[in-house]
Amino acid sequence: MEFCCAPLFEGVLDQEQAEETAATLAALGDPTRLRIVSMLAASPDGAACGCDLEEPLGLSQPTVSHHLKILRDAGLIVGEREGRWVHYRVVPERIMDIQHALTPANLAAV
Amino acid sequence: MEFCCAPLFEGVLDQEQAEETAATLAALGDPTRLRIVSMLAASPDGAACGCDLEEPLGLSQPTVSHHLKILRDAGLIVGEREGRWVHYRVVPERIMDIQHALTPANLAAV
DNA sequence: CTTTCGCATCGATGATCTTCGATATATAGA
DNA sequence: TCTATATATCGAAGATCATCGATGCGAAAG
Repeated sequence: MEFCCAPLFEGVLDQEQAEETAATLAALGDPTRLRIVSMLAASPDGAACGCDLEEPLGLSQPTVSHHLKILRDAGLIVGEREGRWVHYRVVPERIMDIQHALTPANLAAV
Repeated sequence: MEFCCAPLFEGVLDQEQAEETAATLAALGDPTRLRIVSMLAASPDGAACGCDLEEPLGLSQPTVSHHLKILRDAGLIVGEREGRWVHYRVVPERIMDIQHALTPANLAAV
């Protein structure tokens, strides 16, 4: 995923732009993954390992790993291995990319 | 859907909050629906009827109607009947709700 | 009143997604 | 080396979703 989140309100999106932006939004469009993101952001130092998420989420380890991979593939989180653990943290730039894409440019146009 | 889009970065989302916000994001997390939103916003007067969307999208009328319903249920668009047509338009307040929910509050916290 | 046009709904189909148990990989410690 | 822990991957089951043809509904036009 090279670039992301073409602006929604500056002309009609073509298929490719729509697919890229939709992929990022779809990664966040799941309750479990939203909770994961909020848990990472609320963790000390803004990072947590997968093993800390299983119990509060009430999901199995493979399922948590699956969701972490989807968030990672979308560029919304990054994982850094430290010994046996992988510390995941949110990528705020990516979140802000979405924010910018959703800015209603019509505020100036109208 | 009474309220929407609890802030992602002001504490851990509970299940209900996560489901509400995820439902809104999932409604946008589809290429066809993103294109519909951008087409509505780019239309004259910011509105268009479903019949104007079928050809540029290359999808059948029931499929377009299906996506319009999902966007409508999420509160992201509204439809107003005028004669035989229903004019759909984007609800910018709803888009901004999402923007606010995605604001990284950590900018102040750290 | 009949026809036409735009839209919504129904039912079915194929694809995608979430979830989990089982298993593999990697690292740390004994 | 052997064991324990954290993570990733695989394969399968069940649920959800996107799509379409057929059909019903509402409103305008003839």
